[in-house]
Amino acid sequence: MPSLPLPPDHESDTPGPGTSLRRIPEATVVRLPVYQRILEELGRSGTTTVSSERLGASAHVNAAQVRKDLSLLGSFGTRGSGYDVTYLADQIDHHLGLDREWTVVIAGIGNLGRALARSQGFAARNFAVAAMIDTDPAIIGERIDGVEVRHPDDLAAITESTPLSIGVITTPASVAQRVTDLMVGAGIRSLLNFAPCRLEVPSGTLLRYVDLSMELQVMSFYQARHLHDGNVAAMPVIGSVGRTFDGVG
Amino acid sequence: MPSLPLPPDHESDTPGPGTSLRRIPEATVVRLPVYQRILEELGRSGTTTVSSERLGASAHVNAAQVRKDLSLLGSFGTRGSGYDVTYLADQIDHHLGLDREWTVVIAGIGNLGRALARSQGFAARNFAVAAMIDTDPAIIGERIDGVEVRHPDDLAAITESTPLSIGVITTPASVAQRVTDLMVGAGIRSLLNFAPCRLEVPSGTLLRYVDLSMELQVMSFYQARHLHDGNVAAMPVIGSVGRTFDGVG
DNA sequence: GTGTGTGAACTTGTTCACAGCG
DNA sequence: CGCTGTGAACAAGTTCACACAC
Repeated sequence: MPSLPLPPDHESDTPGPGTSLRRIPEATVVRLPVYQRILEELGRSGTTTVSSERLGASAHVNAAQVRKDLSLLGSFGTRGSGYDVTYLADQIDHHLGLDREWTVVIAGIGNLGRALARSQGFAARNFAVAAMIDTDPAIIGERIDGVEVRHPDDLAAITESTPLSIGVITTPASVAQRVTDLMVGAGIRSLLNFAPCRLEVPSGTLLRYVDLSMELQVMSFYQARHLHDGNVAAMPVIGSVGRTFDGVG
Repeated sequence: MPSLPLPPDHESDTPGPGTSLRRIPEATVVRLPVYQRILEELGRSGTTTVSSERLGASAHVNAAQVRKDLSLLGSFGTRGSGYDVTYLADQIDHHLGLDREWTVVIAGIGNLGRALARSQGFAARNFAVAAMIDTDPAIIGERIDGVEVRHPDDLAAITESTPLSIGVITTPASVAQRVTDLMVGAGIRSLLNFAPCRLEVPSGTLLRYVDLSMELQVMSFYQARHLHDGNVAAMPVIGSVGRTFDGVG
C-alpha cells in the first residue's frame, strides 16, 4: 500500500526540502518514540552506528519492521553498516515534531501533576511546562521548577503572554470537564486527560486518554492467563506506549 | 479465524462451567477495559441494557467491532434489545481476571507512587496496594491509606505474610533494576515499570513499560501534522490504553 | 421491527526473501 | 561481505452485510 508508483493521495511524495511529511501508519507512529529512546541510550553510550537488527532487538520488534518503519521517514541508512545514531534520532525527532518546543500547561497540581511537572522526560524532549493551574488557595503561588501555580481564571491571561500548545489534565474527574472547557476556550487544541472520565471537546481538538489503572487491567489479564495455563510464551508484545514483554528479548 | 466449526488449537472451546478462557486477540484485550469503564458509567446512571451501537459510540469503535469483541467472551447479548449492562460487565471482569483480588506493591514513594497508591481506580478494580517500599528513612514508616512504607530489604519478609502479584516501579531509573531484581527474587512475576529505563527480567516474568512522556510525543506528532496540513480528520484513534480522538464522537 | 452473531470482503500491519548498494 | 530498502506473501484486525433470534 505505501509503495505504489504513483500515490493515490493528494499529499505530494516528492522528497521536498528535507521537510516533507509523508503519511505514516499509526502502528509506526507508536514505535517511533521507542526507537528514539533506544537511540538516545546508544548515543549516550558512545555508539555511533546501529543496525536494524540491533535496534529491533532492543525494541522487541522484527528487524524488517524497523527497516520498513525507518524507510517511511526517508532512506538514510548505510548499506553494509547501518544507521547513524545521531542522524536517525534527529530525523525521528523531526517527524514526531520534537524539533520544536512544545509548551505544556498542567491542570491539577496533586501528586500526579507534580510528578509530571518534575519529570525529566518532559524537558529532555522539548516539552516545557510553561504553566500550572489549580484552584486550591494553599497551592496557588507555589513555584515548581520555577513555574508559579496560578488560578484557572488566569488561563486566558497566561496564554496571551505564553502560547500554550498542550493541556494536561490531572484534576479529579469531577472538575475535569470544566477545566477542559477553559483550556479549549483559551485556544488549546491538544489535551492529555489523566482524569478517569470521558471529556467532550469541540471537533478539531485532539484528545488523548491515559488511564493508569487500565495498564494494570491489561497486566492482570495476562497474568490471569499465565496462572491458568502456564503459557507465558504465547503472550505477545501488545499496545503502543505501554507494552508487555515476557522476559528479556 | 475465530469462528471455525472446530478450533484448530488445543484449547477446548466447549463452553465449560462458565469459566472457559478462549484465545482473545490482543486488539480486543486492550478494548475490554474501555468497554468495562463505559459499562460502569452506564450502570451508575441506572441503564440496564446497552446496544453495540451505543457502546461503540462511547468507545469510539465500530458497532460490529464491539459485537465481534464481545462474542469472543461468549454470546450473551439479546437480539432486539442489546446487552445486559451488569452481566456484561461481570463477564469482562472475569476475562480480564478482575473477579479476583490482585495485590500490588509500589516501589518508590515519590509523587507518582503516591498518586498511584491513592488512585481510586485501583481499589475500584480489585487492585489492593498491599505494600509500599522506599529507601528514604524520612518516608519509611509513613502510612498511606493504612499501608506502611517499608524498606526494600523487608520485601522477602512482606511476601511471606502477604503474597504479592504485581510490582509497580516508580523509582528513579538509577535504582529501577535493583528494585526489579529484588521483586523478582521475592517471587513477583508481573511488573509495571514507570521508570524511564529498560529492565532485564528472567523469562517467565511479565514486564510492561509505561512511559508518560511518550504519550506527549505521540500527541505532538499528531499536533505537528495538524498544524502543518490542517488535516485533523485524518488523525485516527490509535494505541491501546492511551487513545487519541479528534473531537467528540 | 430491532439488534445480535458471524461469514466474507476488505484494510492494515508484519514478516519473508532477496536484489542491490557501500 | 553485511546490511538496507522493498516487493510480494502472509497474518491480523476491521468493516460490511445479512441471516436469524427475540
